[in-house]
Amino acid sequence: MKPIKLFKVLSNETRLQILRWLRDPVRHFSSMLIEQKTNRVDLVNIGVSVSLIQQKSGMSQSTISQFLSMLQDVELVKATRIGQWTYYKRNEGKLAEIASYFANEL
Amino acid sequence: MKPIKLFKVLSNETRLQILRWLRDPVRHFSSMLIEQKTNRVDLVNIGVSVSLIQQKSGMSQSTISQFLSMLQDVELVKATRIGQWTYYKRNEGKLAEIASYFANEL
DNA sequence: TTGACATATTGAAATTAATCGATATAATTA
DNA sequence: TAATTATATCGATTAATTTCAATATGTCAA
Repeated sequence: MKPIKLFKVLSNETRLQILRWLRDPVRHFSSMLIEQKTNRVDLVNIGVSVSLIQQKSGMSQSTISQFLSMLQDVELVKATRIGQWTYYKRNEGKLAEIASYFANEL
Repeated sequence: MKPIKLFKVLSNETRLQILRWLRDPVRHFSSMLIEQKTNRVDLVNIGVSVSLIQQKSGMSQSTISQFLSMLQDVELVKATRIGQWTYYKRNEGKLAEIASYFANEL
C-alpha cells in the first residue's frame, strides 16, 4: 500500500469517473455494444474494452490507455487481454483494502 | 464532499505525515514543548501550533502554513487561533466521512 | 503475408503543484 | 508606540501532471 501514489491516481476526474463507470458496466456500456463479440455477461465477468471507455470519455485513445494503466498499476483495476482487446474491470478487493486503510490507518 | 480536491490534498507525503502526527500529538510533539504556554492537555484539546509542526517537518514556515490551510480547506483539520498562535487538530468527523465514502461510493 | 484494427508507448506543449525567500498582517510585550 | 514573535500571503522558480498527435506493437482476417 503506497498511499501517495494511490491518491495521485485518484486525483483526476476522468480516472475517478472510469472507476465509477466500472462499478456498473452493464448500465454504462451495454448500449454501446454493437458487434456480437461482446455481450452483457462479458462486461461484468471479463470487463470493458479500452475503446468503449475511450468513446464514453471523449478523450483521446492514448490518454485513456495511459489512465487505465495507471489505475492498473495501483491495482484499482485488473486487465485481461483477449486477442486484440484489453478488458478492464474493478479490483474490488483492493478497493475494500483502501476503505479499511482510511478507517484505520489514516 | 469534493473527492478530487480531497485526493489532491492527500497526494503529498508531508501533508499526509502531518495528519499522522496529529493522530497522536502528545507522542509526536510533547518533547518539543519548552515554554509554559502550552501543555500536553492543550496538544490534544486545542491542537498543535504551526511552529511545532514546521520544526518537526524541517520545511519552510511558508510551505507548512500553506499545507495546513490546504488541509483545513478540505476540512481534514480544524484551526483555532489563540493570540498570535494558530493551533491545528484533526477533524475526525471528516476522516470518518471519507472512510465511508470509500467503502460505499467509490 | 499484407492490411486493418485495438492498444500501448513516445515526445512535446500547456497547465498545475511544490517550495522557497521576502514581505505583510496580527498579537504581544517592553 | 516600537520591537518582537507567530502566522499568512505573494511572487518566482523548478518539478510534475495532463493531454494530445504521431508512431510502434500486437493480433486477426483475407
